[in-house]
Amino acid sequence: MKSSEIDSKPFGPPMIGALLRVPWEAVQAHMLKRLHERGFDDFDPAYLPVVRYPGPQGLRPSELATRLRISKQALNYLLGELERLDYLERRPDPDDLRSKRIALTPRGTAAGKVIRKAVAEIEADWARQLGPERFADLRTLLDDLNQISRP
Amino acid sequence: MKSSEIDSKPFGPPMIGALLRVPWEAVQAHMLKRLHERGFDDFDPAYLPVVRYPGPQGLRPSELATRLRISKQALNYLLGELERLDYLERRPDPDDLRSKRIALTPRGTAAGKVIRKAVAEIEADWARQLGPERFADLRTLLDDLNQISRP
DNA sequence: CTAACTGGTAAAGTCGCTTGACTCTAACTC
DNA sequence: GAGTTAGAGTCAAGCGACTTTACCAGTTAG
Repeated sequence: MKSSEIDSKPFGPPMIGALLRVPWEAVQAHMLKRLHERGFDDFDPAYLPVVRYPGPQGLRPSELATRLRISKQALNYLLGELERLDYLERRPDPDDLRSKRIALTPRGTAAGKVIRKAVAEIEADWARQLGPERFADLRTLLDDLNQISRP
Repeated sequence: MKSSEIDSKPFGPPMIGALLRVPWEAVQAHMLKRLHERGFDDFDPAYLPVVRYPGPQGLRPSELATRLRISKQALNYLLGELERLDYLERRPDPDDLRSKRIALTPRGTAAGKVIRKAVAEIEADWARQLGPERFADLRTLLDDLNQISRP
């Protein structure tokens, strides 16, 4: 479901949704590009939500499934893939024998670093092109917007 | 408990990607909510890209598929659903007997209006909560960001 | 005229997810 | 305690949304 150019303005200003989506997709694309360049070429776009802020470290699968708003079976499928590719492990929780805890492997931690670095690169680029103070404004505005539109 | 390493945060403060994504998802959620309230409860999230600005009116399926960056078969599947649900029709193109043209039905046009209204509502709400001039700043900044991160 | 190309579709297979049923464990009753 | 209820995780079947492959009808180029 990727589109990029369709929301231009045939009449009226571009809608706010498109203005948010395009840069967001640019961030994602850059993260994936860097991952693939740095030896994580088996990292599928579908895994990004699992690894995204604040990361799955220490969480139980059910908690993460709830946070991501997907079924626990769907998450379990993704976790199986990520475990198979050595990004993380599911370890038994010593405090609750029903539960497991997600633990990043060294490879998963390394991938996380690449992702954060990629984001930092994007932010630096935007800050350079907008100017540092306008970029700071943008972040503040987006922060407020996140408070407003909290689900 | 022995969860001292669990509490360690592998990720820093929210990254710009998340700040863009959350409000964008809020826009989409509001569009779908309004659609479902207004009698378009058979409207699936997957159809949104097809109907998005400036809409598919008059386009050939291949053109639209190219714009949406999906295969023409995938689009054709979506068009089949949308035609079945009376949102649009595929009419033969008189100028090219191989081709078809997408035409919105009255129901499809009505759904488009609901979507545009929903976006206007969200924008009004954000403008109210941020203040009109800060919202204008936000739009300007996002506009620039879209120029920068154009693929 | 033929050959290459383009637009659209159908058929079959794939993948990621959902639904539903199950097991195991924990916690809450009586 | 025993019995019940609830939660975590997993397996299996199935389905929806694709992709891949193949194809025909119509168009353009040589």
